[in-house]
Amino acid sequence: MLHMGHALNNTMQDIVIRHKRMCGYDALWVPGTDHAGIATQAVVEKKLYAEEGKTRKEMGRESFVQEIWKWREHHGDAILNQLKRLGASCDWSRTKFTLDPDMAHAVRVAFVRLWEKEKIYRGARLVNWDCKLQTAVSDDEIEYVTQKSSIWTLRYPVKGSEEFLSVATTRPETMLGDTGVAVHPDDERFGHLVGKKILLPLTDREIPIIADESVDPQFGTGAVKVTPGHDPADYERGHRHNLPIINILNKDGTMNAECGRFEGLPRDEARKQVVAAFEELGLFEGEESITNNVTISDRSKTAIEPLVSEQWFVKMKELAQPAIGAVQDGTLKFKPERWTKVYLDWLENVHDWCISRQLWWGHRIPVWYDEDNVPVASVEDLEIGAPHPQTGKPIVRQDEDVLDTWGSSWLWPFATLGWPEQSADMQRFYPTQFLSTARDIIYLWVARMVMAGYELLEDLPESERNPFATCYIHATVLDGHGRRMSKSAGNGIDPVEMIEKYGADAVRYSLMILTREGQDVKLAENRFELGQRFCNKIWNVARFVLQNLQDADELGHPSQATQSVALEDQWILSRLAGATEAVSAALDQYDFHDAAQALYRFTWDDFCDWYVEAAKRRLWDGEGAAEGSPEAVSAAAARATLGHTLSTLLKLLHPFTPFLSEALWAEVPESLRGGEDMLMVASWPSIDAVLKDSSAEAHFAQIQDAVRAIRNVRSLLETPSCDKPVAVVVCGDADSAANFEQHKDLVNFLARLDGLKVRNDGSKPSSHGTDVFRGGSVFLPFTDDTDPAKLRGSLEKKLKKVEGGMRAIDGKLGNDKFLANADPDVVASERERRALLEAELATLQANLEGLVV
RNA sequence: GGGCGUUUAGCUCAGUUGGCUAGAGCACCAGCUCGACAAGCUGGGGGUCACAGGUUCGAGUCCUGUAACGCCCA
Repeated sequence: MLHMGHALNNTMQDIVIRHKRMCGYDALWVPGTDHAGIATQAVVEKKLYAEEGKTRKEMGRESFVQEIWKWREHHGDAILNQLKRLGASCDWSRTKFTLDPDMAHAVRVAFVRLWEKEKIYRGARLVNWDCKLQTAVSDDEIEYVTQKSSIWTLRYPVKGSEEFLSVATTRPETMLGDTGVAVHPDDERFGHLVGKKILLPLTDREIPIIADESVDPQFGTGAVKVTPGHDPADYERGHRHNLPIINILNKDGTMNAECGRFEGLPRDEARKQVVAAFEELGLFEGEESITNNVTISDRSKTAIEPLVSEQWFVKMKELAQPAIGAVQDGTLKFKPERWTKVYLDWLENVHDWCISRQLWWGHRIPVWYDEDNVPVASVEDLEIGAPHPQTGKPIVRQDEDVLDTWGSSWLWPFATLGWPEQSADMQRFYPTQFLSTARDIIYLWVARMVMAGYELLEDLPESERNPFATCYIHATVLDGHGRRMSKSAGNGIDPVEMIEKYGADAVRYSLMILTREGQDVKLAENRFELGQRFCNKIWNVARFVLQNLQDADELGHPSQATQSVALEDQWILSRLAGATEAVSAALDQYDFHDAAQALYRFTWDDFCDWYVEAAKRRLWDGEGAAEGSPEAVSAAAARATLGHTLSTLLKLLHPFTPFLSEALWAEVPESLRGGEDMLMVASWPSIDAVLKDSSAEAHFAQIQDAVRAIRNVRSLLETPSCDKPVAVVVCGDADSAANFEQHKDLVNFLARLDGLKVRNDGSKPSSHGTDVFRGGSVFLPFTDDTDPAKLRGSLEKKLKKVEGGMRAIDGKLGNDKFLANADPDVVASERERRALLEAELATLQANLEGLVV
């Protein structure tokens, strides 16, 4: 089932794919699922037992596997359907499953090649045993949990003396498998005992006392029992000292026949009884509470027992080398970069990979044995009775185990493209550009895919074997309180439910703007309102624009819009060019949050709040105007600009909000779409530097400033919204005065004025409310409701702020060291700022004085 | 034990190489049935940037240390 992490991950991938597709790239996204061996088998096994009371052993391998296939037919594609609802634009015709026949072929070829290069071996090693699922699992499928536990101290009698050697252990029952006791070679307390023997209680064994550097003399009693069959550190110690290995556990975790009277007991019970037996013998020294880490299985969440068993392993050290090289030479980049270290640390300390699982659901290991147990790996099935290719003796059986699921997923980047054949798809699409995934899969999947690429694609030059150029490690989605979302805690948010409630685009957009480059995100359900509001805003503004574009023939080509003389047109086109640039740059660098942010600001602030509002004036004025009249021409320019801006905006939005933008695109007049009927495959907007106009931006910004100031004064004066007063704008310089003189109508419209008087001579009207902006101040007449005290308060507050700013700047400019050391540009800009603030300050003071009516 | 991340407004978060009076959304206060949108519009209040040192003319930003929370590895 899809969870929020998937929704986040797949939204990013889809944004990349949609963006690149629009940019004209051959964008391929292969969807698919893996067979999740352990999890799936466990689910079906449980279900069959619950519903029909059948165990898999009763059913037999073949019919049990058939049952899993049946289950998969019902559930297997659920996640893909959910991805479709999210809007994922995969190539669905290529959907792959890791057990598909072509994948199975690739898995066998890979296995046989590794076998032939002797990079796969079989042997009895200490592995992590999941007693519940009764299979080995790899080192990467276990986790540690801290828990309260005890440490028991047991006394072992030394043979041929009255002495005892005390050992401390957290797992007393494992003493039944002890084959030695170790002390540190420099530990004077025990030096005389090294070489002697222990009479191991509860058994009839004599075990040696050995000296080993790995023992920590500070820990416990300074002497440790050595159980090579059930502890990784002891396994190493046993190996160094040639101690025998005794396995004391059955596959289900109960004690086996080696344990004498404890045989058949579960581990917990055996623990209690062993301790009790020591007490009876007077060999029990004490129990102490401690907290320690226990190893549990990722899958079953039950305690892992290390035990020795025959398994298949991949030699990892050599495979790791090129994967390390890939990040060192920059062929592979992580984003955020810090994950590089995590990846490298794992590869540099990698252990051999246990790839066999004692399951039935998965790729059965392609190894057959003859009657002497001589194995052979083969891509094609070997028939029972057929001669062994090497020995010539009859084949008697195939290996019973299946491969770790990652043993097929690690081939994903090329097996899905037809490998091992030299396919056209391999030529066309490999190596790929982008992989996005969760951080906990860096070892399990990412590193292994890289290793597989380098190891198996020998027909490619080395520089083309790395499977993806960028590995994006996405954020972890937490709940509103910062806890991990999990099924067991019941705090997860179902993406499909959110899609139904808020819409897929809103979910996508919210996730993108809330998540900044892999930074964990706290996600309460109502956070999706952000995206919902944004989508709603887009819908509404598009409706407004499209209504005004009814007469499509009349629309000028976008290029004509650039000829417009209206300031607001020049301004919005310049802003649009800036937004296009920002969004394109952000997407090229996979900075999804930045792109989403730029879109939000442009759409809402620039386009909706200012441009559309400003354009209304000319649209209304143009209504019913004679053809060719200045009003009609101006209205046409406004329409052309609205149309061009909207259509470009829809393109920019498309990767984020594909459903909404596509639906609106269908309503855009033909002349604007330029023959591009589907937005999904339309061209990405080019960055039009010609449209950038810093002068228009500066002039419009000043008008925005003044309009805001007027609105503020209106509010302070409590001017009713239906009133249209005449305002006075007093400018500090000629350029500003010219700006307002030229765009009076615009200011009047935006600020709801009946007229604007522009003054440039410093004179100020009395009985007026006032506010300053960059370059001057605005004045509005008092109303009946005006409270001069409120006005004064507002001005004083602003004055304080400006004074504070002045002080800060004067501090800098009065400091010789600042003048000497700071960048000259910085000094210059500080001087400039000071001049502005000074003017503002003077204006404020004068206005305050003038307030005394 | 080692590594990494986070700590900025009541909440959730932005804040490029140190340099405009530290920003946004939500929430809050006041006003608005103004011909796209009340899921809206307009205006406003609100922050000793976790803490302590240091470097610097200048630190939210760099360095050292501390604390809290979280993740990963052993």
